[in-house]
Amino acid sequence: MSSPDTVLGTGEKRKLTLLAADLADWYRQGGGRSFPWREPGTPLYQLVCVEVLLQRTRAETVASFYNRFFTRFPGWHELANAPGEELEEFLKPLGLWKRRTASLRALAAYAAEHDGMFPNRYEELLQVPAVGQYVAHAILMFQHGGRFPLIDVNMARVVERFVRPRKLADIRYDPWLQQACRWLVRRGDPKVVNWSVLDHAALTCCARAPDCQSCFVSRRCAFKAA
DNA sequence: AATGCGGGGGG
DNA sequence: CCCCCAGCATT
Repeated sequence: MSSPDTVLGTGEKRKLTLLAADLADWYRQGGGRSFPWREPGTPLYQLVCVEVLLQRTRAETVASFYNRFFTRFPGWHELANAPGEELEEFLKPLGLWKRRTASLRALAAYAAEHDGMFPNRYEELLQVPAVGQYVAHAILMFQHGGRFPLIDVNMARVVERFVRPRKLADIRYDPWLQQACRWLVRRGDPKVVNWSVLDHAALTCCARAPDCQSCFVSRRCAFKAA
């Protein structure tokens, strides 16, 4: 007998299915944001690096940094062979530069050993340095075309406001939130659904001052701003 | 479950 | 000023 707090209910599934469909439509009609790494044909190398650059960092900031970074470090090989000090200097304007330097160097070392490929099993991916749940899901989606949710603070906020808040402090360990996010990407193009949720979170369902007045799904949303 | 990492944007 | 940002490793 499972607690209702930890199990995704039928009504909740219906809400999420409709939300995902609406957000994906909105995105396909051009409602979302545009970033260089979303262009078709972006190499996995760039996609993985960008996920590290995006951690706790605004996507617009990373976008303005994108060309400079990949001009200097065009591939895993250049990144792996770059002097650590130069990489640190490069990353300083982004913040978290010490940590990011270690993460990128570890990833580059791994990629060099594995011909630029990453495991296609979640448990195996978690053993790769600098890869947590979020990056593992990103790799499963981008490299292996898997149907996985990019569960970050944005997706968590959208889902929690739209349906209900999670119980546990850590996003990664709340069973209900995990189920809800997986359900969200159950249908449709995983990339489109994920990006649409992230963009909705950034443009309308903001952390500080959500713009519920102009939100086109606010009618079905459980969250009501003051 | 709580902290450290970190510079920059925005209310 | 303080809050927040496509997290992860460590404790």
